Amino acid sequence: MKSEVLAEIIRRYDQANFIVEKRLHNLLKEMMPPELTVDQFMTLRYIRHNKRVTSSELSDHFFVGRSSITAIINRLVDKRLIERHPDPSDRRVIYLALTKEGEQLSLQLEEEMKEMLGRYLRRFSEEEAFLFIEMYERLAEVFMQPNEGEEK
Amino acid sequence: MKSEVLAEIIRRYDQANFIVEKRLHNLLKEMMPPELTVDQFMTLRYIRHNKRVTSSELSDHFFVGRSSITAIINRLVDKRLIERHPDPSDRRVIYLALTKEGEQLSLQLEEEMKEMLGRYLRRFSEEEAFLFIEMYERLAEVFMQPNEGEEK
DNA sequence: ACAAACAGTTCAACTATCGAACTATTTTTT
DNA sequence: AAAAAATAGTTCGATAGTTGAACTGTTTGT
Repeated sequence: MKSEVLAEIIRRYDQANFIVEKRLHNLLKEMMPPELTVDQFMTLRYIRHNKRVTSSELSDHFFVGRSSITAIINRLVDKRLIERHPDPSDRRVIYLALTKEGEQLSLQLEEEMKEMLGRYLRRFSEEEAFLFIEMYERLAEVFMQPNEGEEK
Repeated sequence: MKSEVLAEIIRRYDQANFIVEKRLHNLLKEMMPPELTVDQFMTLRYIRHNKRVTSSELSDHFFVGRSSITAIINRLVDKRLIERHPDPSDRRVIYLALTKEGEQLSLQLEEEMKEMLGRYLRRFSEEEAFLFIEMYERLAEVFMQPNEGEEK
């Protein structure tokens, strides 16, 4: 790929990405009830979909340090949306689980999020959408690979 | 589009988006010199590309309140990367401009960012890349349009 | 002229983040 | 089996970013 072409792609990608990223976060923020932030919702959501979740797992998934996770967890525990369950067989690990309220809130917000995204995404045709998603998934894969000095 | 299809698209979109968003931010963060955050870099970058920038303009562009912008600007002024230039013809407005150091730092980081993104994006073919970008731009457009039952 | 609108700042409160130091447990090594 | 290293998680102090309300000063509109 020629360097000028690459430069154009980067510029346009970057512009579109900025808009989508910012706008999506804002749409999500507007959707949140006053007591919940987007990050907190994302945490609830992850726990809901992945049983026997630990702090370290969250730390890996969200690419942040463990002390950040402790802080988020503390806020969610204070709001009685999640609980800590120590593992009896390895007393270093603490499993995180949604409370009934957390489960319900997360479920409800996820539904709303789906509806909201749906209202936007349905402006694409099915074929377009799948094509786009497949490429986006490839991009995500590429970004997850370690970045050595590869060329070509 | 059928509702189940929509649900699948949303799930996959959301998953890919999460990875790309987080990972990109982290890659960018690693690229920053110790005295600069990603948000600060983005601000420098915007000012570099848009002459006669004001706080309100930044506020609109980044979708954040004006007091957040004041805080960011203050930090950048403290670091001598930007300067405030009051408009003599309307003394309410203050134009923001890069200092020589700010200009140089921003330029250099933008080059590095391009290289970094390039190393990832060049794993796509030219045709794929353009197709993807075009769809991504459409998505950005769609997200910028007011949703039904929304203001402005 | 005077009220309304506008540009920007200040302030207090909060969330998120980091990194280093710390506690408490395994697990590994010697 | 005792000592050392690794692991899971927390605490603490610092900083960035954000919000919203109150505020200053300036311009505009009626």
